[in-house]
Amino acid sequence: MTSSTNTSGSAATSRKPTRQQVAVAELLERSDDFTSAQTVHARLRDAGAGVGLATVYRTLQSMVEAGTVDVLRTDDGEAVYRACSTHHHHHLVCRACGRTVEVEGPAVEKWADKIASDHGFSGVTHTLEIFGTCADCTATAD
Amino acid sequence: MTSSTNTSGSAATSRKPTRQQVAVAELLERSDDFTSAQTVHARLRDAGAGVGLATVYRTLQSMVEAGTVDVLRTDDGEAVYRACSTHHHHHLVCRACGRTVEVEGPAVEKWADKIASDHGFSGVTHTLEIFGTCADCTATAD
DNA sequence: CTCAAAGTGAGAATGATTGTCAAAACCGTT
DNA sequence: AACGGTTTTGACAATCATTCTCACTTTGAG
Repeated sequence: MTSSTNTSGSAATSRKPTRQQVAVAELLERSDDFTSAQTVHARLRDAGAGVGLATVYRTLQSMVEAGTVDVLRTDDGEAVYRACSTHHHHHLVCRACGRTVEVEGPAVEKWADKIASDHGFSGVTHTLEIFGTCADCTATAD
Repeated sequence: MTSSTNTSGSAATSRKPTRQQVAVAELLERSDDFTSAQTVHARLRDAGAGVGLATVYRTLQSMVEAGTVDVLRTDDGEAVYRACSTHHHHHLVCRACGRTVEVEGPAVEKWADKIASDHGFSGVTHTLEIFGTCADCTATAD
């Protein structure tokens, strides 16, 4: 079951892509929407690949630090994760079904940086999420 | 100390401004920066006005719903609150000292709304916070 | 004054996240 | 292949913000 099938050891940039790390990463790749650590853990368990909860958290954290995954907080404070393209962008999230669209806005980035530097701030970062109800859900809700 | 709107019972829109609700509200008014519920509770206790933790949470929640207070989440998921002007705006927060500056960006609002409607989303809202290190802290950090 | 609804508060309960630490997987060496 | 040393894992305990519970107090109307 734990067959590694690592035929050709592709270009290993990092030290060691662990089996469970791969499991978490792949599950996120497959998910279209933001997923909580708890959910990732549960789904992995269901799928047969038993990955410890602590490991899921650790893996998710390092992925966030590595920039391969985006994280944001739901209204009730739960952290949710999503595999994302590496370039900077923001999210448009459907309040009802959770559907997510990646959006970009160079103008916003510049605006934020300018505002910050105007006030003497350095090392500027920002968070921006847009919430709404998507067309499908608006129709269904009727 | 809690004297304020006790002039004449005229047009009382809300039901009853309770003593502890006033305490929480005034403490927030006095605070320049975002404050956690736990901190509000502790400060209130220190100040002699014993207000139950549960009540602090309840009060804070209703203030958020009423729109008289803004809430955002710190990186570790703690909710922090701040009394704010009622019109829509965003925050520039110093990562080191917590100093907060309210900023506006009509362009950003429009951009967010447009992006959302372009994708068929309705009932659009957004969250935007800018983080950085303020000039004072940059100097001190040396 | 009397009743009932609303608000309060102390502590229990919840639930996500983090810490702990022994066992397991991994790696380069011998 | 076996050997040390290091890293990762995982079951479980610990933490901590937030919510729930429920008896008690306050408030307002009649």
